Amino acid sequence: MATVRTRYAPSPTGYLHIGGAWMAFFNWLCARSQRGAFILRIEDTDRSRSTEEYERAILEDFRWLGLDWDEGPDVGGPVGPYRQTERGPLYRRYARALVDAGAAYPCYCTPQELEAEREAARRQGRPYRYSGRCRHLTAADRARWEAQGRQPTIRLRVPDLGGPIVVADLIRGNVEFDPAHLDDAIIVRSDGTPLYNFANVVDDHLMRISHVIRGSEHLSNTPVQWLIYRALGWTPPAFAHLPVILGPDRRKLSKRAAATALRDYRREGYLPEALLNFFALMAWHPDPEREVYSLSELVERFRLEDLGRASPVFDQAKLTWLNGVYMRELLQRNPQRVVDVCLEILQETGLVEGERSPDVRAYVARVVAVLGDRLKVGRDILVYGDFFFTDQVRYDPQAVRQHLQGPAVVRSLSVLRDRVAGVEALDRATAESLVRGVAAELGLHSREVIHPVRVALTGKTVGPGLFELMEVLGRDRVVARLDRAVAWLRAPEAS
RNA sequence: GCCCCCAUCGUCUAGCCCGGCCCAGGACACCGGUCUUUCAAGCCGGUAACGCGGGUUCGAAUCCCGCUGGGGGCACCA
Repeated sequence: MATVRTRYAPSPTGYLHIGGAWMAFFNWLCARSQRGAFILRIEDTDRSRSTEEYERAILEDFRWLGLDWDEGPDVGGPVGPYRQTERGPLYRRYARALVDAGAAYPCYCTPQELEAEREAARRQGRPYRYSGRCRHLTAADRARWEAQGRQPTIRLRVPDLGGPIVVADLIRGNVEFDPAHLDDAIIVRSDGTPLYNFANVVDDHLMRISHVIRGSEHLSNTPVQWLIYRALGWTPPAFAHLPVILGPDRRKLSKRAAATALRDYRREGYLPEALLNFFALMAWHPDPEREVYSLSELVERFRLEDLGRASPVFDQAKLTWLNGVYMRELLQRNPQRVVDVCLEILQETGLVEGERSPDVRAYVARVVAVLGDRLKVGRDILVYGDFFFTDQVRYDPQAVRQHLQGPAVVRSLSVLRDRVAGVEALDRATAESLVRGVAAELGLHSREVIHPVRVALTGKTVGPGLFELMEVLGRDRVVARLDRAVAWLRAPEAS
């Protein structure tokens, strides 16, 4: 049995896109489920947009996600190099073979001339097609152009096949294309660098890729590639064109409609394992009665044929829910991971500065423990617990209106302040008896004290249990914040 | 405009290939209830879909045709 080899071939023109990560994941799953190889190839032939920095970032994003590769630009491999800009000689060799065989030809039209043709077509409202001017140039014609100093591109000559091109797609079946609709595509730029359709075919073949799993936006490229395989006498790999992930606006996921870079999700405090699990729920669903799977289960259950054809809409609410499932489980099994995720966010927002000392970690761990199930994504530590990390508590106006109104409030806060100041240490049991004691004393229902105190201490109406939160804050900070709240209530403008 | 793809609850999907077990199952979201000092989580319950029109058939979400709708592609980008 031939070895399964899949690849993901990002072009380093930006950070790893969420859709790209999803696509790469299915390639990875396909390889891992068949004990095959997963290859990373950098498609950087567009020199004007590619950067080394993005290449590094993409590799880093993959590492964070937890997808490993067997061959790639950093680790090398038997069929390298794995960066297209380093494969120039290979492309030149096969381009020449194509030209020699008459399957391709040099084209001397300039970008400006082609653009003018396109523009003319647009004006006349007819579809643009290459004029074919250079299709039948004689040696003399060529010499004349060359003498003028024109550097030719190389175009694929679409042959007369006398029938449709049939692309056998593993998830879409046979898709037919009429070659009459195909243009002689440029496969090599005038500067000698290859274009996507060509480099892709050469690389996939030379790298012995068995399954090309990619987005359906490439489906219409496939007949051109198919012609190149044919002209070179190569057997095309198996194709599987997955649907494209749509944004909430039902268009191809774009920056405008949602966060698109994988690292945006990392920055929000999503977990890689939750993301991968979520990926498996788009255009797939191993078991419709279940949502949560371990990675190894996904590898075990993966079957290319089970993938769907319809474009899924990226549902961030469901991702967040799933992340919450993982966070809760992690809280039990490995709370330090949750601490790490939260620390990353706290440091980025400047609420925690400097080294991640054991003390800092211990403190964050206490906060995390107290926040518990409220942490669905790392960023929730800010939503529910920013006050643990700053004394600059901002009172939510809504909360003030609801709970800091009326004369009883100042009184209960003041009384509580003195009681708290009087204790040795403020553990949660002490906090509770103090708060309830004050309520009873003043003839108030306990919630009539609890709510104002919460707002005074945290600025919010939402968050962890009051007594636990007081314990973490500690006596001195509680006293200081009660003081500040009382002062502010007496003269709101001053503060 | 041309080419190609797709079509089940608001969203992700199961069922479709091999018609009856489906007056369509699960999950997220939403709504209600419960627990409770708030929120979150949990638990219980609810609303909600086979795009439309023709066939075929005793019977169609499932097969066929048309329509409509949505998406992708039409670069010296990938």
